[in-house]
Amino acid sequence: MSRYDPAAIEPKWQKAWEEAETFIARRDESRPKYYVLEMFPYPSGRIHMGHVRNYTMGDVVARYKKATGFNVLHPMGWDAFGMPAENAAMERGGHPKDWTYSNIATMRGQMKPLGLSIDWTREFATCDPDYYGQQQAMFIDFMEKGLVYRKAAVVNWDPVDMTVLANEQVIDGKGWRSGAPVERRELTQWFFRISDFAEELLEALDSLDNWPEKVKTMQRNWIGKSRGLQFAFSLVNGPHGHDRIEVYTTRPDTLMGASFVAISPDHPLAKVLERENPEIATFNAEARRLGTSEEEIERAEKKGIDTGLRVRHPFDENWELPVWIANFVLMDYGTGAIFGCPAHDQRDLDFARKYGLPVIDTFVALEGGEPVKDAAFVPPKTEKVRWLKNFAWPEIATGEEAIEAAIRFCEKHGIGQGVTKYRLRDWGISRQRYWGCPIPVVHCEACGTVPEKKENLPVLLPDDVTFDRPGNPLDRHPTWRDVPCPRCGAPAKRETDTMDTFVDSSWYYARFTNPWAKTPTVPEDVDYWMNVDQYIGGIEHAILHLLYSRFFARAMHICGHLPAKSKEPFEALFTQGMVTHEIYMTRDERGRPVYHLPEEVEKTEAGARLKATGEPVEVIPSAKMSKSKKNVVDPEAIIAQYGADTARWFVLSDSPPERDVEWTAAGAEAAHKHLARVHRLAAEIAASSEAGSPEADEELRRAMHRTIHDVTMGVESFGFNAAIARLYAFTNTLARSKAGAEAKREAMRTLAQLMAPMTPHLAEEVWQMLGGEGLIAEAPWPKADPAMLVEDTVTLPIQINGKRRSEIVVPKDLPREEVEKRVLQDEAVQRALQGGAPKKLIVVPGRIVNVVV
RNA sequence: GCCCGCGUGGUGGAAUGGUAGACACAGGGGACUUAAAAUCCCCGGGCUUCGGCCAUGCCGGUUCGAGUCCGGCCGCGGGCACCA
Repeated sequence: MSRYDPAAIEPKWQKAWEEAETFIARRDESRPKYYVLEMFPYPSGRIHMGHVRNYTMGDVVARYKKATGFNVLHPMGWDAFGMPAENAAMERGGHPKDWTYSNIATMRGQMKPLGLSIDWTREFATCDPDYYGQQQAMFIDFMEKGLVYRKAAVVNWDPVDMTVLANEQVIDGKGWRSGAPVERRELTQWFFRISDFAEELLEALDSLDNWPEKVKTMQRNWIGKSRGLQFAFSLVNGPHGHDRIEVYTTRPDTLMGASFVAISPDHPLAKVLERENPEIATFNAEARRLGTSEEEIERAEKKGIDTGLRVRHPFDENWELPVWIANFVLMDYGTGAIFGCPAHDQRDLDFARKYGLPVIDTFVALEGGEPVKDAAFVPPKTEKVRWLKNFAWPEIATGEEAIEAAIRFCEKHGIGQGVTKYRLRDWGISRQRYWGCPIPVVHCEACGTVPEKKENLPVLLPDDVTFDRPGNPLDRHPTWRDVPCPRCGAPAKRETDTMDTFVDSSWYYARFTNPWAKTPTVPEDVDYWMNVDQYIGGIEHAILHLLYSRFFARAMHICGHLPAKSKEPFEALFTQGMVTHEIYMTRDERGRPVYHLPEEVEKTEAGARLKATGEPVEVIPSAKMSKSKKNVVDPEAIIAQYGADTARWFVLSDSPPERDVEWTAAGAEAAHKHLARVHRLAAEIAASSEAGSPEADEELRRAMHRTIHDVTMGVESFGFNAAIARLYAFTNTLARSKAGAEAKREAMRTLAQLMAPMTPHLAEEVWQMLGGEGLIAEAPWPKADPAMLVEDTVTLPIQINGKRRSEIVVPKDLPREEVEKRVLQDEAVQRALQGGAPKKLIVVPGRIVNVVV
């Protein structure tokens, strides 16, 4: 009898699938299609367990759907542009292109042994000129449709390295390499008009029935629709040209509680004032050191400076409010100016207490009604409160009612307008970097910004660049920028900004339907293959990637690259949990963190230390595996030791797919043992000719159909771990069964089929051992016979006052009165009743009985 | 700080508002063996006066019945627009 030998089995069946072209997707209008897509990986260098988990889940769905009769598309590609390639070039020399393609080759080589049912003929990388050339063509289409524009926007500027920094490169307000305090700098940049679609993107969320509610909630909050009042305070003593401050508020009902006006340090008025007033200049400069990230700004200590300017309250000429500059007011949201109502906003209250500004209660709770002290009074807007400063509604009213009344009042008196605003901002896609898709635009002195001619696409990235100094090599390239204007032919300059890599990942799903087309998409292929029926990826992409993709699909539709049905390109979304791991950190001589891979660290009783130097290592609790933190586990060793099926089985079995899983090597051994047991059992059954009793045969068949049912439900609902638990149980049943050889062979073949999506190589092997016809990968999914699922009797637990005390076994369809009778005869019930009658007797048919005494 | 999640034995986890701990891991005991490995079988939430009692992060609520629903805390994780 041969032993389970994955090293022999797995390559054999992978070759068989390849020769049979089992997973090559071909358009076939006569069959229903199913498009399974996992978020494609960034080619960081090695695959990690998160990838294995992600792609195995997708593979289970793809193989299952194929078995149930669908024509499946399951492609793979690479999200290949981005910062790490340039960082690698700066750190180690070499070219981002070589680094990227070599990583792709390595990772493809690591992925192929997993035996994924991927159509590799469709593989592409977003840095392939073929792909980004089509992206440039679409950019030009977007320009024509008015979906693109330029405006000034702030970036993090490193004044020493003279370069733009990503938010992640700003650490405590300093550049990660130079250590210099970061400044905000304005640059003219390219934007997509996603905010024009805010309402549509919000409303359409309701139609995404197969998306997780939490993702839709996050997107709703991100879009941030609000109703409020826009109005202006008139300035009493404004500088020349500034006689008013435009303000937006969602709480106009609290206008009588206003105690100050605060403007952003980036507000035009703040910029005028800083020219005259050194203190204000210092304050603003300090505020701008926070960089551009909202998180940084919100978490910083709330500070302000009194400008000395005063505004008039719109309701009262004689009521003057001070104007402050505050570091927490964002220029990007609303008008960049607010009024503060400390009684009903905690942040405003903290600010008022800090700077001795008045706190004016405008409403109090119906009961109690204490004036505000240290905690702002912020009840839900739907709660009725007692108003002390109502101006257009009754004394007792909800916030909602008061807001609407306040807006109507202000509109009627010409004070302001009710407006709807969205938090969602336009999508800035300019990056001052080399390794990205060049924006296909030429700047001409006579013609302005002119799109490149489509026949000149792709605008290729030049290969002859160096990364020996910071900044964008495209800017300093001697010749690349010099091109004739596509319109007038005069000497002109190319745009040197490249696109945000989120653009690349916003349409790759559509490109997979025909990756080699000479246009971005081909109508017949997108019509047939779109939409993605099941999209699978990390929850960390819940907002940006998914929202951008939803916008991009709409923009592609407007330009004729996608049909109307694809405006929402992902029919169903599943967000898997992350694979987490501890982080190992030391610090360099300047105190900056240095991260280490798990294999570089050894853990002893005295603590963790570096294997190479013995230097103590700080262990930070588990977090998402990320290349920057280096807390990644390499699955290659697991695959080499146990085989791909063990790795696949293990990542699916131990944890529910949507939950995070902390990687641990323990347990892989157990998974392997189980697969070896299945193999051994199959061999025994294949060689057996024992006769069994009809009762044992029947019992095994019932268990088999129950398992088919449960596993099918599990796979359909992403309950992979539960499905695997059922498979464990059925293996135990089968191993102990006294059924005859024929019944066991049938059960074993079925077990192989049910395991095939998870452990496809072993399943093929077992299938072959038991005389299964053809490839199991091509075999139809087993069907549970409903008649075999019905049980004749049920066990009813009996609760007394909600606690389980006993149970009775009754025929399935026993009438309620009869059940009640038998319950009352039960020993435990009689003891509890002590001769009395129950207060209440609840019978949930087929489930439970509760006796209330 | 703001938005969104999650929290169950020693461990990973199971449980349409209906028997809390399925299925595994680790552990304990046994069988087989000269022995070991491998394999197979059995036992494992805590306390108990053996009647029961206490247990799903903590505190309250709704319900005949709450891990599940509601409110408030605590802890952890994800996102916060230039990481992907």
